[in-house]
Amino acid sequence: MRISKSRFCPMMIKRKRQYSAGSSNLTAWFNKYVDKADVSCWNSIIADLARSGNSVEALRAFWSMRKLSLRPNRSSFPCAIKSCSALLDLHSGKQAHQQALVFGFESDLFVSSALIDMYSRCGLLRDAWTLFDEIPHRNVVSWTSIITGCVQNDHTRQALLLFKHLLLIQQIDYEDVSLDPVVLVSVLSACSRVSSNRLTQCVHGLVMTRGFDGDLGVGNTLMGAYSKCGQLRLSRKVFDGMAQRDLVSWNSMIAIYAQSGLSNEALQVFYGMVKEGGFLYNAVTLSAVLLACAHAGALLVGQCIHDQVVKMGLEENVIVSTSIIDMYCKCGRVDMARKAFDSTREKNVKTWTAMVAGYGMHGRAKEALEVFYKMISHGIKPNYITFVSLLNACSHAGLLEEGWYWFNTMNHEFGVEPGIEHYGCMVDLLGRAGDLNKAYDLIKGMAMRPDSVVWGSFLGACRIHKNVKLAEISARKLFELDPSNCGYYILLSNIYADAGRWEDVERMRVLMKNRGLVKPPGFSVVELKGMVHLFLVGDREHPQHKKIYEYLETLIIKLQEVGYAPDVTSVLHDVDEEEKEMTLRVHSEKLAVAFGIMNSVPGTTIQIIKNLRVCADCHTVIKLISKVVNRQIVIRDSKRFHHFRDGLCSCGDFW
DNA sequence: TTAGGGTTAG
Repeated sequence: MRISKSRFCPMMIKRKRQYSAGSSNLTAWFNKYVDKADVSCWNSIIADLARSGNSVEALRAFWSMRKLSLRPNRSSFPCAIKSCSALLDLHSGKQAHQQALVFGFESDLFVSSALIDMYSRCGLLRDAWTLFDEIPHRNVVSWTSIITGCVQNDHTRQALLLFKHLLLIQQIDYEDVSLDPVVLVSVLSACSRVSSNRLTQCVHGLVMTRGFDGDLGVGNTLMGAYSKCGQLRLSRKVFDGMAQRDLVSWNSMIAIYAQSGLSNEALQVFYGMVKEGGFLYNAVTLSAVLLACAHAGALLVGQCIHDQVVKMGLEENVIVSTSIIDMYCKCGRVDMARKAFDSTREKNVKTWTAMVAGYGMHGRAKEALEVFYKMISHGIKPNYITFVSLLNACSHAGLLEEGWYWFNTMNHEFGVEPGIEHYGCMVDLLGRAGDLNKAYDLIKGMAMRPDSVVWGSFLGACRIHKNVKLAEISARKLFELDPSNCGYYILLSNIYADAGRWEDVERMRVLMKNRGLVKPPGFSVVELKGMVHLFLVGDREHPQHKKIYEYLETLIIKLQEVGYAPDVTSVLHDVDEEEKEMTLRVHSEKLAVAFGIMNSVPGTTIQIIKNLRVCADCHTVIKLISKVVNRQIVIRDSKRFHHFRDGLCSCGDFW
């Protein structure tokens, strides 16, 4: 096929629409006719690659064009520079800056704004300032760029000052509505970070008077600003009220829900996006959806998304592949996560950390350490979270020596100073290993004020090792730090009960009642044939409940034949009056397990997600069930995974 | 053409 030069660009635009999802085909097509392309064609492909998030390719195209000795014009630069800032590639950014100087476009308003943006995103706010100062006639875009630059670099005050200055030089006050809404919104995001309520309201009022119909960016920014303030409903309101939405609008809404743990809402928005059509989701959408699947433990949906990722050729995207690894780990399939991990060519700190954390939450600390060593040997520098994950892995498996070693080494060998989370892991590790005094000394020697997580792990350790004195110390701190969390009251009450101090048990019950605290009901979720079944403690709502209880009865009899005796400690010690009926009632995970076995093919794995931690009795029962019915049972509790198989649990009864 | 969307822990 021969294409004349004049027809080339319209053809390309048509192609663009077809390949909006992934641009590898587009570049292949472009490459075929590359010798016919003029500067505007190149600009067009650079802009398209940059817009579709393929910054690496966009930059490559820019430099290819330069190699061909085509003379770039003023529109060649902004997209190339934008790609540098998307990649945080300062080196290329400086090269592009140099090129812009060579061709005399450095004071072009679009080019200089892009450069300001690039420098401030790369953390060089000073260079951004120099550029800004040198612009002879600044427009609203220049101002916006520097203000957002300040916001991104956490110079919020400066951003607000600039905004006020801008208002002054425009000789308008807060009531004037002629100011560009983009500036208003960028300041709104700045305000949302410092929670400067008055100004937030003021700007919000202006945006509202001005209206943002037809201005997608303003609506999208507002959604983000509201979610940062924790105002999810307002984000949704903006989203619902938008006259038109683009890919970013949908992605923002999905991401906001997914990050807030509202997985169902995130998935609903995603389904809406697919259904309403016209929107081809991209890598950003899928990584947000994968996060929702990870939170919800929705393995089946997660697998479908994984298939989509493969179909769209997005496996090489680091963020997407990291999300896939995380999703498989949190949905109970570490080995599948490992498979995805091994087949990922590009890995960053987060990818490695996700795998370390994944092994950790499944109690496979040795493999977590192995991945960690491999990471170091690949020259990847572990970060703060890597060490939280590593220490967490050690604490789940009771690897005291390794944990202690890395806790002491992380600072001088990798320059990561132990933070409160690392202390939390160590207190957990030492405490559970029985060295309560050493754990207490560690807390007392902390550089920062211990938080409820630290005291909470210590209290948990006191329960295991039945130390009433230290338990009281930590409980006192916890009642100050987190008075509305009833878990701590129950824990302390159980410790008193273990020691036979029934008066104190009663005192705890009264205390909880006076403070109006109610224990949240435990529930378990099991996914079968694409349907999600939820069970509450002593559930009688499920249509099959009669059959489930009958089946559970027969199971328990079988278990008693192999030596099971109910562990009533977790029943007797519960402070809640109603909980005393627990002998008659049944914990949700037992119901879910029974239901799962009844309704699935023999030999298949049963997977359950629980909101609280598994109690000792359920742990014993499920271990035995796994042996009696010859099934693998996987439970994700609020902290970690338990893999029950052949009468044993992966946690080695250490949890 | 400025602004706005995604990954790792607890």
